[in-house]
Amino acid sequence: MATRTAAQRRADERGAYDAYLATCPARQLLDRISDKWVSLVLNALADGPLRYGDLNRIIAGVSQKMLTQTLRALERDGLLTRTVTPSVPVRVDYQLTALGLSLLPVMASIKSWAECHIEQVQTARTDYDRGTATELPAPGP
Amino acid sequence: MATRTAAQRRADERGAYDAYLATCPARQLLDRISDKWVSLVLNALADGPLRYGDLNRIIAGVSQKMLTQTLRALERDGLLTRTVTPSVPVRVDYQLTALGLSLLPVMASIKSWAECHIEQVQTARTDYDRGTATELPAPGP
DNA sequence: CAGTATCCCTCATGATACTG
DNA sequence: CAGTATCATGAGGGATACTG
Repeated sequence: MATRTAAQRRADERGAYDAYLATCPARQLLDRISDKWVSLVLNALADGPLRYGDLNRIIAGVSQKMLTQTLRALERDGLLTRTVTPSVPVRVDYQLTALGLSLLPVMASIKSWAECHIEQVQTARTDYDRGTATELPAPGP
Repeated sequence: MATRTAAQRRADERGAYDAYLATCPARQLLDRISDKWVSLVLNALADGPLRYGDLNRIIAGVSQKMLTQTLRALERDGLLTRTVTPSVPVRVDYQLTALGLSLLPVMASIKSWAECHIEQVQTARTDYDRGTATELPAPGP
């Protein structure tokens, strides 16, 4: 019998690919910014620092868990700073770093493409969903 | 009693936000391109059309299911075309449309930022993971 | 105020098997 | 060759309750 099934082969290929992707800079960035809450947080902080509660209100539907998790991830990546003021009650401010700010133009370019072309995409979707009927002669009953 | 609990309030806010996000062009685009296989497919097709089997080989770890699903989604969005040649055996070619091609520069800008700054991000991560020890005087035993 | 801890549940992904 | 169909799983995300 074969020492290696097709399934095993594929699994190996997947492993190698995953390893490659894990170290791919573009992949890492995409994984970060494509997170729903990340983009919203970056946007909210674009105009200046905000407190935890502010973010919680501005980003309407976010749960505490996801907000905290998102902020921690961004802090870890050096995209924002977390400043604790040990008053009573405690106050915590979040602010974009230079690195975080440098990301905003990238987000803007994404937004720009989207706003210019999303209509074409939506039209394409509608056409596609209407079925391939357009390229077929109407089938008779 | 309150006609609306805090939980209900939050749920409503979430609903409204979700609805907003669902129609936000930038969000839609991010959701598309951030998909692991989508970016790989777009990249693979950047240099010209390829057959299903080619894509399956080039994008090493992809399963048939995910490849087909990805290609269908991109076709639906008008980002690529699917051309069936009814020979025996059948032959199917995938090719980026003008719309799909116009997306490549956006991907490039993402890649560019990542390659320029990912090192800073990784340094930040290492520092963060080392603990906040750097900003605290070494705690004595 | 700004979190942490816990449970729960859905949905996306992948492996496998079958087909025109 | 180029898919479709079906099933299993596991990670992500939300609701809820508790705390310094």
